[in-house]
Amino acid sequence: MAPLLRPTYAVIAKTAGVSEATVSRVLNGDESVHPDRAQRVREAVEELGYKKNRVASALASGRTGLIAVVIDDDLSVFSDPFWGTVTSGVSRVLQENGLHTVLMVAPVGALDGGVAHYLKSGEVDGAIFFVLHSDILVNHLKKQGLPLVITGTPHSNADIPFVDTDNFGGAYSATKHLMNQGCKKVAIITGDIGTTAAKQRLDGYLQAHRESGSLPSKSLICEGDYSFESGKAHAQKLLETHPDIDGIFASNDLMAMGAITVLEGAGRSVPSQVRVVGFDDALIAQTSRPSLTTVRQDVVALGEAAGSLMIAQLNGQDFEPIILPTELVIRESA
Amino acid sequence: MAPLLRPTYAVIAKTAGVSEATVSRVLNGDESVHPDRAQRVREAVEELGYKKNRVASALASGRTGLIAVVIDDDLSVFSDPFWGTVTSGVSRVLQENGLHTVLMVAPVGALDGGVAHYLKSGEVDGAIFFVLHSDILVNHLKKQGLPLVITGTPHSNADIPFVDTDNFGGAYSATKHLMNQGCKKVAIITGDIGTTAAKQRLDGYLQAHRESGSLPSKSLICEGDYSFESGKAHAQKLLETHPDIDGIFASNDLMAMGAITVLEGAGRSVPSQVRVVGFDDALIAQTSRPSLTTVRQDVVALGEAAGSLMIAQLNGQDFEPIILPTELVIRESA
DNA sequence: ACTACCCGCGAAACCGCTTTCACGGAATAA
DNA sequence: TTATTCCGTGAAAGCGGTTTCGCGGGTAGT
Repeated sequence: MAPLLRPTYAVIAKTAGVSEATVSRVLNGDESVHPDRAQRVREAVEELGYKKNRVASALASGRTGLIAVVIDDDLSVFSDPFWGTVTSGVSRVLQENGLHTVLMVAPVGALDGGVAHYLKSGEVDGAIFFVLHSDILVNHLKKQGLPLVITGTPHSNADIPFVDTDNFGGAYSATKHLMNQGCKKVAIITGDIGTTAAKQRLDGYLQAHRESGSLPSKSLICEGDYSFESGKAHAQKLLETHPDIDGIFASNDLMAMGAITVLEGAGRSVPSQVRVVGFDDALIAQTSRPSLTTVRQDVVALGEAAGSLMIAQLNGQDFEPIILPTELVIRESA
Repeated sequence: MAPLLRPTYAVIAKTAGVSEATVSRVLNGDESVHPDRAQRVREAVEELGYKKNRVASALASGRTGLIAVVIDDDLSVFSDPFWGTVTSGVSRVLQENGLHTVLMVAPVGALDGGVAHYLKSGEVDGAIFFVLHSDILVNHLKKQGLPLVITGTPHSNADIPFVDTDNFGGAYSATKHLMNQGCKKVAIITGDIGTTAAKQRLDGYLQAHRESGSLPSKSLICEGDYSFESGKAHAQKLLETHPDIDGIFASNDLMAMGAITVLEGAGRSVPSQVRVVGFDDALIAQTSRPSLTTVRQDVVALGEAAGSLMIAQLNGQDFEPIILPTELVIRESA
């Protein structure tokens, strides 16, 4: 589409009385242009209301100004407000740096899927991944030199820049809090154990036990999948296997809510008989009754960190993984 | 970045023994190429693992293959799972049609903001708007011939293609349901009245009253803003001004939850003393206790509809506004 | 004063694909 | 058979920037 005729370098060059090369230099911050001529160019740009054509620029320079945000999953993940929030954080930081966010919600399959092709085809200057189930594609892209950032911790230890919440620390303090409140038998409902976050939270839970000298029995460790339903199912099971349970740490708020629903349905009061802690500090943690004690992670900051890490890479700056701190928010449930 | 040398038309043309023009024709579905040569080209493409450079293609053709999704607001809106879900629906449809989604989360100010510039600069083939507070920019862009779709109903009646949920109908049936359950005094807590959706839901509420021959008093109409807090605040106020209130229709689930929290805090049981209906059928509607009777809207479908409408426009097909039906989901709260 | 550099700047090639234009030959019309 | 149209096709001109290359003049070195 060619809505309105926009001026090109040719016009700018003519009205400023310089060559197109000089226009390009000025517009790209090349210092070597004489201030006077640079000024003339700027005035021409201003006067003509010139805006650079990013597509032409991209073709010539090889830089598209586009960063892909890849969500490795189907629709269900994105309906989780969590990712929407992260994305908006990313988007804002990129926008401030003159870059744009291309959103790709799709199962990131093998190396030959559509997403893979798109990323490999040089149409984006970098890619930020969410929710990785596997590192193959990422490692492959890294070899090709595409700047990458992973939100969450990668599975392999290939040194790919990533940002993450301190899952371990958050889970540790949540579990510790339950113990400090007097809980003797604290169970965990993990998230999808295929994700590193779920594993780290489990590790935090285990570490807290280790320190207290009492390792939890296997049956207190329930493998959930972050869904409300799995929270319910595992709480149900726990009530049967461990009638004397008095603490549950759920790897996210939704499962915590599910657990509470079941507990109260079974006549156990929360928190007086069973204490429950969640993770995320999602909206529901505040609005539910009893309101949920949970581990807060700063989701917007996570997105912003991912964006910043990408910018740093593109600028060739130094960078290293960013781990964001968590905060235990104590409410009614524990 | 130039990760790996990718073949160009020049290479394809040579190995297939045809001209670049022919390669282009084949790759763009021009029927006028002789089947044999077309076949040769396809084989060469296959053999060389060729992928078209979209940037070069965009420059030459003027079509970028990018559709902007503009969320007219700051971060807070996107943290609402609603928009994340809509976006993923859009994204999927576009992707199926070889287009990509460029996400822009920013206050869409005047005609000269960053977003405005980007959209006007021809770097996207179309734009889909969410949450419009004003139609000025949209009308401006429309004049420039940029294909647009609005998610939600536009304020002005300029014939811009839009998709929306049947807010009126949904609110009407929610209110009617409350009346049918025996409620004599039904209040409404509206959403941000600056949005058309909030207005339409109010209209549905009013229409239900009109039909029953009993117009609600002004003080039963509370102007909220879709937040949990505003739900609480208005419920509080209603309890004071109308102690005998027995029904509340909230314009979204979050406010409904807020209202229920206050009602129960004040010793009114839901639904036996006060019935409450929400709107959206968000996750919390299912997980809360009492679970929420609400008006379900199909959010993913909304996004998909917006995407489809955009595709239709780009293809020059006929299209008209799409209004998606709602469904009253009866749970415990009413 | 003469050669050696350096610097600012314009000419022109180039990025990879699209599209117009015109040509040669086959098909159709006269 | 000759004139006319149609068709498939390639050459080449863009699309609008970026970047290399080299020139001319000024500065510095000896």
